Amino acid sequence: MPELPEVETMCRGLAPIVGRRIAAVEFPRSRVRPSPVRPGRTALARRVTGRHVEAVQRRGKRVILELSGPSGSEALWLVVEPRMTGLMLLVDPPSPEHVRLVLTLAGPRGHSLRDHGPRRLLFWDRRGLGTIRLCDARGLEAACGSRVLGPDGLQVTAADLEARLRSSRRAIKVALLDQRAVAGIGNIYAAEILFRSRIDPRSACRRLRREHWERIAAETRAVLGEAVRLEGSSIGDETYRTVDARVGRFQTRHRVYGRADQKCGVCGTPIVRIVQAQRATFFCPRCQSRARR
DNA sequence: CGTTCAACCTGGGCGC
DNA sequence: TGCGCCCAGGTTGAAC
Repeated sequence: MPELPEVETMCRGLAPIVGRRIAAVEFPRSRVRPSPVRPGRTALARRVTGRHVEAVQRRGKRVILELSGPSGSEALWLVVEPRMTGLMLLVDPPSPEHVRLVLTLAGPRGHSLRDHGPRRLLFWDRRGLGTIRLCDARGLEAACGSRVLGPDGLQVTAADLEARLRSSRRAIKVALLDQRAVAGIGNIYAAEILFRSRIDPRSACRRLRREHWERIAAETRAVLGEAVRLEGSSIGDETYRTVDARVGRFQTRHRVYGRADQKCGVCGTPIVRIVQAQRATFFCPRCQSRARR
């Protein structure tokens, strides 16, 4: 579920945990993935317990907690990939049985009196496809480095896209989901970006011209930026929420995603749903034209 | 290089 | 009611 805007909203919401100490770690029914730091859950909990949250960052669709070590030891990073249904929560979860990670938080260094910060951080994931990795500096590079993730969607340029996709035979919609090409776009935003760019999602990348790449890059930044300002897209119950369990508001701005058979807001033609690379694609067959170069 | 498929999981919705 | 099927915001690896 969460794409860049949702993950960015999570990260911003986690600002209050920066500086806090991790007093306890539990991994009920979670998937801990192999990484250069490869402890089991027990050892992982032991390595994380007692560290302080130094920073919260986002790379693509990943949440990264930077954990400072005891003096003299190196930093570690907890990398969380929410995948389809994962949520970071500072409040009670929708259901207790789907909580995958519990970080019990204590006050900032040296302060325990009058502690009003968040008492715990939860990773809740109904489907359980999300992943948690503990990484050292090398592992962080392997998990989130430039070999894995392309330029961030909020800053991507036409030159970035053109350099990576110009000669690709893939359909542009499929290519926009490739995190090595551009990091952070998922199924909702790919559809919305291409609608606003007026480009048919089936267009082969190699058929696109400079003007197309300019439009796609500009709309990528605009759509993702607007979605961040509206705190992401919440569709349905027990779906994406902010860390306080509030709903996002960008779903009201969706022009094509999830709107099969409804009239296009621009031309009135029914929105079409097709399948590309095993994923639904929504577009307006009239407003979005096929690039043929 | 690219596409397709299965797999990883849970749960809501729909037709019968 | 119940069953089977399809669907879902993501990613990976194998097969072709």
